[in-house]
Amino acid sequence: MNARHATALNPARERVLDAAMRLFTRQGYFNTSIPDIVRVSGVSTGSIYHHFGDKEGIARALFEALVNRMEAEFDRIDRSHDTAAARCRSVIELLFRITEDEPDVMTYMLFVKHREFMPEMAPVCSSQPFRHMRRMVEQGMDSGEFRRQDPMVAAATVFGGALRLINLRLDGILERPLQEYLDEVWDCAWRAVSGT
Amino acid sequence: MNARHATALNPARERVLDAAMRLFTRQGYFNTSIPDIVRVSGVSTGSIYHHFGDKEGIARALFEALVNRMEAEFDRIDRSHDTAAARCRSVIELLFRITEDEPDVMTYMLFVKHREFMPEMAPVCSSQPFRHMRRMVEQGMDSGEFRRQDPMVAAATVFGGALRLINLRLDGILERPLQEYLDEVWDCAWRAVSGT
DNA sequence: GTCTATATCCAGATAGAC
DNA sequence: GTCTATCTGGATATAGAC
Repeated sequence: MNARHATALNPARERVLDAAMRLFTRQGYFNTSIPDIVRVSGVSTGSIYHHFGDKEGIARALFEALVNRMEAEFDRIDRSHDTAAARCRSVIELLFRITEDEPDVMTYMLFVKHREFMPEMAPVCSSQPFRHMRRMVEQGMDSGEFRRQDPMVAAATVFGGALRLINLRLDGILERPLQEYLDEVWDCAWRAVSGT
Repeated sequence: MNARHATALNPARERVLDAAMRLFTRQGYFNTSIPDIVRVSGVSTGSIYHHFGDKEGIARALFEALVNRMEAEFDRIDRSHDTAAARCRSVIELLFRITEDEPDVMTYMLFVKHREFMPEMAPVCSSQPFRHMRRMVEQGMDSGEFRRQDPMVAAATVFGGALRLINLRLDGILERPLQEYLDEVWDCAWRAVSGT
């Protein structure tokens, strides 16, 4: 986790977000009470409400922070590769690495049902990072690297296998680190969508 | 939904399970109160507790019923096809059909975070139907229909794309019914794993 | 087996001193 | 900005008549 990170710059806000991520992903949002967050973060009820307004505000701030971080990393990937295939593969590599190093981050991004406690929020699948991934695949079809087909099917195919593996890993079904599966899963994706 | 089904045989148990599935999948388990279930099912608090013991008992009974149903359908698929490829494709077709006809069923099976409210439960990915799907893929490798590779990667590849599409459809991102994507998504899966 | 009425608890949120 | 003390509502669950 980024515990060191949060301890370094001590401010209450960061400590609350750090505690909340841990608790929300491990016990679930609704099983986590404000008193829980007070205990784990060491920040008082009053301060928490001062910073975030209400419990949902914590969840929102956390989500926003993680989406921004993801988006920044995807932009870097865009800039450091010049084929769609290399970008897509690099995204999978990134997701695998985050899953291994910061499982809570990946859990909160992918597998928490945000809309249950943030009703106004759009589904995760339509968040910026996910749209970005779909755009990468479309560019691959435009450039001829990937064969033409329905864009949604193409994106689901390119990333679907990797996302399943992440799911399995976070659920404790896969014992070995995801990186060991990278070549194989990318090979499958490539066979499925590469230009004829 | 199987509203007709539940209305036909009226007993309280069925009406509660039906209401609970609707409410749990649409608002989430924790946003659903017993009074909510009383209102929607028309069954009283006392009866509900008599039948299910506690709120979690409703969720458990529901999950068990759906897993059993799934498993029965998978068995039928096993019996009515003689190649692994045909079975896997048929599973995807089934999942697509259920998603379209009874979205709550699919949501409750795949995307509800059961462990948040049923702590002792194993992850869904290790439930009978999921294991069954993985076994189908392994048999395909044994028979030579699918090329040999890591079984988990193979299973994630065969079903990952379809499961992504189901996710997108349930989130309202895909406008067209899943059946229209069946041929295309299966083509992708087949290219990815078919024997060299 | 089904119902109504009710007990108990603890969550989210606020007040107001420092 | 941070804290402690406190309010209030509504949730789960029970009691006990029918």
